[in-house]
Amino acid sequence: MSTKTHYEDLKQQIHEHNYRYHVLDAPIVSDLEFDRLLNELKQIEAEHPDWITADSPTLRAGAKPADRFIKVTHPAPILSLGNAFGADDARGWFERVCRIDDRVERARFVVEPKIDGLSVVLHYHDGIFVQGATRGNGEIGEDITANLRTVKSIPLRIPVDEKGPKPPKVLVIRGEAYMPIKEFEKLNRKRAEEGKPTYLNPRNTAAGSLRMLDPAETASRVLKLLVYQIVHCEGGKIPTSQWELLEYLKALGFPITDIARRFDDFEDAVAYTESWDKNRDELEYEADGMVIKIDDLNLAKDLGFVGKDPRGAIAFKFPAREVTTKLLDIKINVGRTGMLIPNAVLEPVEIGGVIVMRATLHNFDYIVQKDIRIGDRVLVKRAGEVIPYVIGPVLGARTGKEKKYKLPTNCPSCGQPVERLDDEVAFYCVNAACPAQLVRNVEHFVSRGAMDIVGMGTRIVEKLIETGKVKDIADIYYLKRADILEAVTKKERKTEKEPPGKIAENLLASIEASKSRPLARLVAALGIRGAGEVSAADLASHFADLDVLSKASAETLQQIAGIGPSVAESVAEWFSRPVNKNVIKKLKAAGVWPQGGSSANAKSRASNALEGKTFVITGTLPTWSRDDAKEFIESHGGKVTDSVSKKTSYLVLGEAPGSKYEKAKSLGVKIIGEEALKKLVG
DNA sequence: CACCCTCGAGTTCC
DNA sequence: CTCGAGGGTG
Repeated sequence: MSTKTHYEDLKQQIHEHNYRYHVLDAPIVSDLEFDRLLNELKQIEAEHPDWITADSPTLRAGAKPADRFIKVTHPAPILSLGNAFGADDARGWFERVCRIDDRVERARFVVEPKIDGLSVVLHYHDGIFVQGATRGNGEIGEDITANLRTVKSIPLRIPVDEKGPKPPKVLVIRGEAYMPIKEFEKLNRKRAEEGKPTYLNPRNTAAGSLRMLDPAETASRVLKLLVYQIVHCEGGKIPTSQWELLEYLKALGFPITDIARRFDDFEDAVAYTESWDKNRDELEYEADGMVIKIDDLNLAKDLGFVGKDPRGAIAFKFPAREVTTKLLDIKINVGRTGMLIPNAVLEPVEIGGVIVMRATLHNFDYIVQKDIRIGDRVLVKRAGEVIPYVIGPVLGARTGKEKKYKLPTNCPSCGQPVERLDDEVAFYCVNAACPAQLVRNVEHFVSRGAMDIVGMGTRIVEKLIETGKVKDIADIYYLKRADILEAVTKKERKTEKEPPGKIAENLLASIEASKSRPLARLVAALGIRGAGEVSAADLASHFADLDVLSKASAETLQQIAGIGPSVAESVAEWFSRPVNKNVIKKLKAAGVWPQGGSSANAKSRASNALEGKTFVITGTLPTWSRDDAKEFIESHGGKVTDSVSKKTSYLVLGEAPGSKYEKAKSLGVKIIGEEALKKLVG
């Protein structure tokens, strides 16, 4: 075999392996073997540079950087689609097109995903990929051929399989380039680690990646592509139905979506579309909707246009999960530790079915890093579909009127100067008498994980503090019926169902009941910085009561496993303060005096079946609450933590899990349900 | 010292 | 759920 024939053969082999790997997702050779073939090809090309053609796989690595992108005119307009919001809107479209042409009533429909990516136009001459462009304004785009060559799922030569159909002389197709969500997250994690600014979303990142002047940079990003339309064709015949067109493109070796379906009935198409609204998380890309197309392309063409949108298809949009809105103001919340947290006040906007007006900004560095300014249009997302947060400003929407945010110098509640500890991100109000802190402190004290005093919500706490009946947490145990009645009648009540007297009685009863909480709970309830639920339990198991604990030095405390220098210092410092000493005295006098020590803390174990195993619970379990499951696991010697890691033994999976499920899958953590958990014990 | 894991703190809406 | 920091380990 001559070297030239061998070279061509090698090229074909690489194209096929590449196709199997990136398009079919079913490789037949190892990565190592593939690299060997590619290296051999490179060597031959080094000796015979004149043999290299536009379809050489070696060109995927990225060519020389360009100065700018050249404008190209598309052979036919690259159109956008009309939108439908919801099923009724889609039915409205169907009825309208039926009235224009009664053939639509008997038409078939193809449903495909609408990927939130970047539209690209690919040109093939005699089966060779010769040019790729952005959509641009629909008529003129930019030539990004070198960058698109680095996208592995774009075939450089068609048909990829020699047995495939012979393509027309000139074939121009349209597809959507995107960055898989996983890759986007990976990239952002890496950038965050390197201290670089993170990207807003996969769409922007994909667009940015394809418009980078250095193709080698683009090559380092994982981008994918799905094709769905033939824009232009010369010297050949192409299918006249969308369904067959997809099949045809697939046969040529192009990546096409695997969730497209054809329906005889429009209602079935709508139902299928709606099913993906619920399941969109299963897709590896962001989908902003589904496209419903009339299968018969000639019929679709005959229907013409409304404005610039062709009538033959409609984009069925999912409710947005990511939305832009105006940042009206930045307010500051004071936490119980005095920590100041910036909070975005937003122009009300709907995200995933709820109206969002507030969103956390995490910390002040976040505002500076992302250069978020008051008056900016900002991108807002509900994290894990629940908690809204500001991803960043939309820089293109700046008018110049936005105001830079000034870091706070004084506490918004008490006006005292704020402090920022060395190397710490957070700002603190260090005023021990700060009223906002007291409210938060009391709230924490009565919360479920702490003393668990039911019937003491924010409003009552605020009123009790306002009326001066509660000046510290110990005052709770000195409250009289009249004090509570006063607070209850002062606060605006939403429901008039329960008489104030009854509320007061219930509250007094739950205050009384809280006196029997174990020492660990009481220590956690005190709200010492660094001593949360877990550390408090560690401390409680080593000391008989608060008196003994309060006398322990930082050095002694550090001996306890899990307690380091910083927490030890913080605990010792808390107990040394006269105000706190007084609180302890008052608690003791009121009879809030649980006993600790190792024996008191060691709960009776049902078994040791789960000894040494770590569990993470996510989602809603069928019969147990999270606390039930936690108690069950702990009573059998197991440990429950909050975040999935390599050390996690089992993920206990419930209904509607969050990101933990994904993480557990990627780390290969065993996943079980409530039933399986019970069976583990036997 | 660099890494991984764990813990704490604060958070939105219904 | 998120981020930051503390604690422990190789």
